[in-house]
Amino acid sequence: MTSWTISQVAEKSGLSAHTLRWYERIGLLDRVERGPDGRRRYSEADLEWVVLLNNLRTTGMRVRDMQRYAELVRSGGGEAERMDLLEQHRELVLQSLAQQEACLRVLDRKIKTYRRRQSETQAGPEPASTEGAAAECAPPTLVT
Amino acid sequence: MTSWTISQVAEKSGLSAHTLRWYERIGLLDRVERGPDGRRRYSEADLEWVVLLNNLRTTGMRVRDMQRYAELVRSGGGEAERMDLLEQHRELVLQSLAQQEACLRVLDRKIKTYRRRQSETQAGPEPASTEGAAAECAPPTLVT
DNA sequence: CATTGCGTTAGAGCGCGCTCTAACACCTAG
DNA sequence: CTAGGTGTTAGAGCGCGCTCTAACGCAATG
Repeated sequence: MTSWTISQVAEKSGLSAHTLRWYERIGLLDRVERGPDGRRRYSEADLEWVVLLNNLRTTGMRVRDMQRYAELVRSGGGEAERMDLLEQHRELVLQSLAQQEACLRVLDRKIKTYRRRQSETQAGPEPASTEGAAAECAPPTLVT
Repeated sequence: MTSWTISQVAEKSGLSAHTLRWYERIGLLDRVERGPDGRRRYSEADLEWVVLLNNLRTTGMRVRDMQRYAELVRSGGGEAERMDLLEQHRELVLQSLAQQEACLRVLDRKIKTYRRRQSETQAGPEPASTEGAAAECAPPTLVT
């Protein structure tokens, strides 16, 4: 088997068949080859490309930027430019990951604080419900 | 200064004034106190809550879920439930981070491969432009 | 033969999270 | 007294990324 149906590619890539067709329509994929019955037959290369697209999306690249990238690939040249695009994206992903990790740490602190208070409360009377005040935590964008 | 204007809170939290008003409208914040001129005066607690909201959003919590959380806080009780919600969210964030990191590693590999090929090309003739095939990389959802 | 299932197309629709607008109110500076 | 800046409200609008629909084709099955 050297080519795949759309539902096979959907399953393998995690994208829906709808999305695969849509990606093709908007130029993220070159026109995929059709069989004699008019149905798409994805090549191995198509599949790999789809998987790459999914990687880019999963890391938050915009569809518009994937289109630019696809356009560069399609036009054959501009390898350096393509790599710049990828590396630029890489930087953004790193930033975004760092940001999320920072926020996660803050949430962790909050959960811990809460759990601690909860066990104290278990041994004592009402915790005076000083809630609404809620978040004694470090900011993502820096507070005060 | 024990209270803040909307633009101050906007700057400190990273959310726009528009968004702050909208968050209040949809119940993510309790009604913020107004000064004699009808303008919002955010308390320290308000600010901290806004910052928490921003943390939750940054880590990808849906507005709908933040509303549920806010509702729990508003109703005073349900601390355990609240913590469950946070811990559940924590798990999702961890998953999402792992996924993104995996995709990032794949991109890194691709960039490296590309750069290697590029330097080879520099020393040799045309690289036979076997492109379009593009992505020889591991899948996010597992391939084949 | 009719049904079932999978595919095709172009285009409409949707959920999300803002973001902007219009019309108005107030305060301060020049 | 005007003009500018900052705020208020309710509601409309928007960009994104799908996701679904309608109408149809084709092949295999009972």
